[in-house]
Amino acid sequence: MDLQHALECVNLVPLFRSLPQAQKVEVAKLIVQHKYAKGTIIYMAGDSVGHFLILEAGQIKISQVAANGKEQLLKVMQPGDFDGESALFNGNQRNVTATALVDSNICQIDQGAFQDLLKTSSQLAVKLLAIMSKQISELQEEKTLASTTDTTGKLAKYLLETSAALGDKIFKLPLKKKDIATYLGTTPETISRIFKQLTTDEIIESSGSTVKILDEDALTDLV
Amino acid sequence: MDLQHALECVNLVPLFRSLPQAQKVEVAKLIVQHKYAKGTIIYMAGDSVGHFLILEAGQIKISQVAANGKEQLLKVMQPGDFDGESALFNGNQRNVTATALVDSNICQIDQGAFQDLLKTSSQLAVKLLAIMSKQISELQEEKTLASTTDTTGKLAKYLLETSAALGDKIFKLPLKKKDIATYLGTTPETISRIFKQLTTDEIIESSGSTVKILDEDALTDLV
DNA sequence: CGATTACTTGAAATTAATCAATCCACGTGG
DNA sequence: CCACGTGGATTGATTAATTTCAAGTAATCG
Repeated sequence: MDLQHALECVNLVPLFRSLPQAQKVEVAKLIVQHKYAKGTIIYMAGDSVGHFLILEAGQIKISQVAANGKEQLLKVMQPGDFDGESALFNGNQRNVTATALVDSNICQIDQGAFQDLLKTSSQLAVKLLAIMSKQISELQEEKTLASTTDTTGKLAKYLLETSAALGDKIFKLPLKKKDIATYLGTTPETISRIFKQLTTDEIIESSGSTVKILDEDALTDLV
Repeated sequence: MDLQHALECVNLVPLFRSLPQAQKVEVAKLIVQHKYAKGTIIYMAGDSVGHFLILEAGQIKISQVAANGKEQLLKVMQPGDFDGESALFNGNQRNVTATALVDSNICQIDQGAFQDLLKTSSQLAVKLLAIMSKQISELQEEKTLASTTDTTGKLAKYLLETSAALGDKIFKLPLKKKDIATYLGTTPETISRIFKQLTTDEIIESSGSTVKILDEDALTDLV
């Protein structure tokens, strides 16, 4: 394993970034890297994942099959995101499925090794707690938003977030519109109509999967 | 402070329950107890809370004022629940408000002391991480549900959860129906109509704030 | 190039919010 | 002890938003 490359992965993750250099190297030594081609299933519901997973490059779709048999998209991991649950629940089976949306690189750390690391470094543990705590309040907020705002607001928020995550006002949608629809709990038809409306309102421009945000403030007001 | 009483609080919280006795005593020594009368505001949005808060007895309403000026109920803390965020975000202002719904007892631990505790006890930190990780997946699921299912499904889930939390198929609603409405992101009128429908369908019986679940399976099917 | 899948558009049907009027329960003060 | 007032709950009628159904068009992949 290429230690230099592993260190890049360590530096990518906010969780590890504030660690002293020596400790980063310790972490890097534990990392095993994997590449997954577009479309590959990384783990499935029912698997017990024994690794702490960090997405180095690419995009990973986390989804679940709902009671009605439809696929429910839960989230899309971006580079730097990690899957903490897989590292913290010993032996428990996952109830979600992870699929590589595009060619992706993953850094993984063995569960036991990661837990040992946490025991050694209280700084790391506290940092991880802070990140997870933040995730909790974000999810809390998103949950509220999901039941409060209308579909236009949800799509507006999605576009703003995606733009922010990709760091550009012009971007390609990482998901097919029908997937955005299930992600936002609506239908492709509604998404299509809202895109049309936002375009005629000159808030966005869009052709195919390319979107350009023209009026960020207007979009923010819709949330 | 009554150490014995503090120990009861420690034993109440799943987070601390698996600690060795000696360490429980250490935790108990850090606890300061407070009583809040029904209706008291424990902290408000804008406050910076410097304590790790554990609800020993009573119920605490966590709410937020939405952009439209309406109060949005985020959750109701039950005995044994804790507010981790208040302990992990140094100095940051809270954006939610906590109100005692009924007379409540709270055990609090100073933020610094709690963080020191985490640094000392990796066991505690890992345990806390596991709990928060579980909360994250639950919230993830709730968020999905919020945008997927119809209002009947949301109320069905709420009733099932409340019944489970209170450990009885016959129970008194801990919230006013109008609060249940904002919690579920709907209106009192809709809640009223669904209660009526569930009653005529003989899935529940209800009078005033008392609810009896007659057909749990039917209720589950609605989710 | 053909077939499958995604996207768009329109019309009808459904769900829930809003508006408006009572009804009911409870606590207060007379 | 009772009348009154207030806030909560219910009910009906109306309106708005979104889903569903149906059809057709565009894009993609082998």
